[in-house]
Amino acid sequence: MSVPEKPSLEGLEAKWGARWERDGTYRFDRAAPREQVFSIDTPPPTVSGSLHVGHVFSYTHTDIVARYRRMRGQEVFYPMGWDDNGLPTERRVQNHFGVRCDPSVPYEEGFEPPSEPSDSEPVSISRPNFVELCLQLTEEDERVFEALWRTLGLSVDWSMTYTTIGKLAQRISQRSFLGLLERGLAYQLEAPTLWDVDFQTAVAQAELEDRERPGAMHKVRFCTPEGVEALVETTRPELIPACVAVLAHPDDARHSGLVGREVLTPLFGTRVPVMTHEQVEREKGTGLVMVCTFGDLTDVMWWRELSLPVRSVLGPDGRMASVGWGTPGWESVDVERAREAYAELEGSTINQARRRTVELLAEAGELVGEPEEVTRAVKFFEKGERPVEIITSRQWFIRTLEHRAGLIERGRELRWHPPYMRARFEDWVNGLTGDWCVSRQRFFGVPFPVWYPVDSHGNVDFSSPIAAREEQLPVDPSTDVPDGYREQQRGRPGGFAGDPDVMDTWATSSLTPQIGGLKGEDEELFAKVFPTDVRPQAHDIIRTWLFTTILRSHLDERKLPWRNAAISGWVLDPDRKKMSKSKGNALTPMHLLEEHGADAVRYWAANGRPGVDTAFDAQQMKVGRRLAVKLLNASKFALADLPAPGDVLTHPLDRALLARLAGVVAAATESFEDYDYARALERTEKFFWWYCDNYLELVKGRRYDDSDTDSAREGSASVSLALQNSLSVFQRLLAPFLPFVCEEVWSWWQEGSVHRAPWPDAAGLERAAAAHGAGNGEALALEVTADVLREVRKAKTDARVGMRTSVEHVKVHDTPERLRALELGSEDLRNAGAIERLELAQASEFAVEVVLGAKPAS
RNA sequence: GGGCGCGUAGCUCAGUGGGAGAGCGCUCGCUUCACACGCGAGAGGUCGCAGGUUCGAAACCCGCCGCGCCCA
Repeated sequence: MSVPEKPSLEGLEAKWGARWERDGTYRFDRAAPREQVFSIDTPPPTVSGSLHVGHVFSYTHTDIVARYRRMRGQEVFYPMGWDDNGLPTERRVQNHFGVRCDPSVPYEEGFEPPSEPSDSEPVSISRPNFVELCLQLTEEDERVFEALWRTLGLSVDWSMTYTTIGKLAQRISQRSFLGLLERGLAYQLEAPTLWDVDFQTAVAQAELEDRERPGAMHKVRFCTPEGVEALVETTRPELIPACVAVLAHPDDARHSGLVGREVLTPLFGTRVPVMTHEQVEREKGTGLVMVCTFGDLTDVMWWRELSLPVRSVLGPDGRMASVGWGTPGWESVDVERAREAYAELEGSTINQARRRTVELLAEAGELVGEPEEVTRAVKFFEKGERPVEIITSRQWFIRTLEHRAGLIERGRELRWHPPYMRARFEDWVNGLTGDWCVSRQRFFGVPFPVWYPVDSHGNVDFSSPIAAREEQLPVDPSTDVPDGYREQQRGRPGGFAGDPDVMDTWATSSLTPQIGGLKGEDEELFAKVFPTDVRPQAHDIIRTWLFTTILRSHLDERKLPWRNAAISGWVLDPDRKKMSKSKGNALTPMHLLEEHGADAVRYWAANGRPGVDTAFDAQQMKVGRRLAVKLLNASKFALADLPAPGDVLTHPLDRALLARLAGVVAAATESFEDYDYARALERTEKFFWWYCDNYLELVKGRRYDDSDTDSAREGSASVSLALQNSLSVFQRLLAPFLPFVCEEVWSWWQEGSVHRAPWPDAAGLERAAAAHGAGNGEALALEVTADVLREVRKAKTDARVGMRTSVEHVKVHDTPERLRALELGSEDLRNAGAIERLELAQASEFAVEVVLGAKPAS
C-alpha cells in the first residue's frame, strides 16, 4: 500500500501510457480460443486529413467497450488502421513536393523531389515514384496520429497496425478483386459513368452530394418537320446537340398528338422521336422534356429503358468535344447550320456553352420568353467544385444491384446500436441505381491486378484481361510484367498494356475486417477474429463504409463481416452544426487533452449516447476532471492508513452499502452488454457521488476510531473491509471511462493493471453483503440514516453554521419499520451529524426536529 | 416530396404508463480531520402545440408546428 500525500492527475497519461506499452497490457494473445476473443473492426482514419474532436469522440466510445470486454475476461483484438490511399493524399503530395504524377514516365531509382517545390511547374514523375512520396508523407502523419491516440488512452494493440495502401492491404484487396473477377462479380463496361471534370475521374453514387445552385429554366421551341410546335423546358440548353428524344407523360392530353412523331432540335436540326414515360413531371411547365446523353441520372434511366442511341458532346475535361455533323449518328436536316452553330460551342466549357447556346437560340427566335430563374439541387462529387457530369467511359464495376435482397437480409441479421440506424442502410440499398463503379483515374491507390493484350494493330483488347497470379500479388501493372511477356513489349503491337486505373478507396477500405484479420495471410488468426464482434462508426458513412463492407463480405465470405454495428453520432458546435475543419469551428484534440486531461475528455465523450449527436461542451470535461479528482481523494481517504480489515461485514450499514453497490454493478453490466456505455457511466457516477457524500461521511467515525475496545475494533474492521470492497469496485467500474486515474489509484494497493482485472461481480457482492446475516431492514437502514442526515444538514445550513456544529437534540418522527431500520445506523448517524442526543418517535409521516447546540464541537 | 431522429429547468441532457429529474450555470451558506478541482442548502419547468386512448400520459396513438440528418 502506497498512497501519495497529495494525489494529482498531472502526468498520468505519460506515466501509464509508457507502462502499458512496456507491459504489453493491450497485446492481443492469439493463443486465446475463438470463443474468448472479442474483435473490433476499427475505422482507419484518413491520415492526410487532420484528427478532430469528432474522432476523439467516437474512438473513445469504441475504447470504452474494448476495455469493458477485456475486464470481462475476453481477449480483445483491437488493431488500428490508417487510411492513407486516395485523393486527399494525392493532393497533399502534389502541393507539398511540387510534383505531378504521369504514368507514362518511367520509374526513377532514388528520386529526390525538388528542394524548392513549384506550384506552377510541377515535376512529372512516374506512378511508383509518386506513390513513394505518398508513403513518405503519410508515414509522418501516422506518427502524429498515433501519439494522439496514445495520449487519449486507446487500448489498441500497436503491434498490429495496418495501412490501406501497404503491401498487405494491396495484396488482400487485389486477391479479393481477382476472386470477384473469376466469379463474374466484377466486370468491365463502357457505360455512362458519373464523372468529375476537374479530377477527371469516375466517381461512385455514394460519393455524391446535392448542393443548391441557381439556374434557369429555358423554354425552347422544337418543331415537327411540318412546323407543329413542341415547347420543351430545360435547364441545360447546351445539351440540345446531345438530344436523343423528347418525352411527355403518357396521360398528358396536351401532347398526345405529338407522341409517336418526330421533332427537329433547334439550331442542329436533328430528328428525335417524341415518346412517353411515367416519370415525366406533367405538372411542370410545358410537360415536355428532352433526353440528352447525358444530362443527369434520369437521362440515363430514360436512355436505358427506351433504348435510345448515344449522342455525346461532352469530353472528359468538361468541354464541348469535337463532333462530326452529317456523319452517322449526327444527322441533320441542315448540316451546314448545325456545323455553324456547333463551331460556336466546340472547345468551350459547359457554362460558356450554355450562355452561347441561349444567345444562339434567342437570335434564331427559338427561345420562348425569358429564362426563369430557379434554384435546384445539383449533384456534386463530395470533394469536387463543379457539378458531376455523366461521361461514357470504360470502368470496372462490382455487381451490386442484383444482390440487393441479400444485402437487406444481412442488414437484418446485424445487431444495430441504436436499432433505428438500420433504416438508413435499407433506404440506401433500396435507392441504388447502378452497380458500384470501383475504378478511378487516379494514381495513389491500389492498382487493378490485370493487363490486356495489345493486338497487332496496337489496339488494347480490353475484352480478355490477363489476371495476375496469386503469388505475384501485390502487382502494379504499370511496372510489373504479366507472365509470358517482357517489359520491352509494353504498349507495343503484339505486346501488353497494364490497366491504368486504381481502385476507389472504398474498394480497399471495405475490406478492413479482412485486412485487420490477415485473411489469406494468416488463416489461423483470421478464423479467430472474423467476423468481428463489432464495427464502430459514425452514421454519415453508413452508405459508404458500412454498406461496402457488408457487400464485400456478402460476396466473398457469404456472411456478415461483424455481429454488431455501434453507430456513434457527430460532435456539434454550440449552434448545433457539425464540427468540421472547413467551417472553422473544430478544435485540435491535442490541445484539449493537454488542457483538460485525457480522462476528462473521455468523460465528455462517454456521455454521448450511441447514435446521438452531441454538443461540444468544455464544461462537461471539467465535470469529468472533477470526477477523476474525486476518485483520487476518495481512494486516498479509504486506503491511507486504513485499520486492518476484518473477514466479514459485521455492520448493517456496510452490508447495505455493498448490497446497493451490487445493484449498480448489475445495471452497469447490463447497459454495457447492450453497448450503452453512457448509461453505465451515468449509473456508476451517480452512485459514486452519493457514496462519497453520504456513506463515506457516515462511516468516518468508525474508520478513525482507534479506541481500544472490542466494539471499536469490530466496527473499524467491518468498515475497512467495506471500503476496500467498494473502492475496488468503483475503481474497476470507472476504469473503461477514466483509464489513467483508475490505473493510478489501483496501483496504490493492487498488483497488475486494473485494465486486466476482472469486471466486478454483482452476485459476489451480494454474497459478501449477506455473509453475516443481512436482514431485510438493512437496505432501509442506509436510506433512513441518509434521510435524517440530510435534515440535520439542512438545519445547519439554514442556521448558517458549519457542518461540524454539534446538535443538542434530534427527534425523528417516522413509521415503526423505518425507526427500527434507523436504529441499525444510529451510531454512525450521531457521529456524522455531531448529534448529542437522538430520539425516535413513532409517527405516520417522516419528520425531523433539530435543536442546534450553542457552539461548534471541538 | 419521402424516410429517420429530436423538441423536458437559462444550458447540456436522462426519464417510455402512477412521485417532474441530473449535471452545469445561478443564489445563499460552510476553513468540514479524503477532496475549496471541495461540502451543504435553495430558486428555477403549462415536459413544442392540439386532440384521442386510459382510473391515470412527459411517456402510447393521430394531427400540426419547429429543428437536424439522410434520400429524391
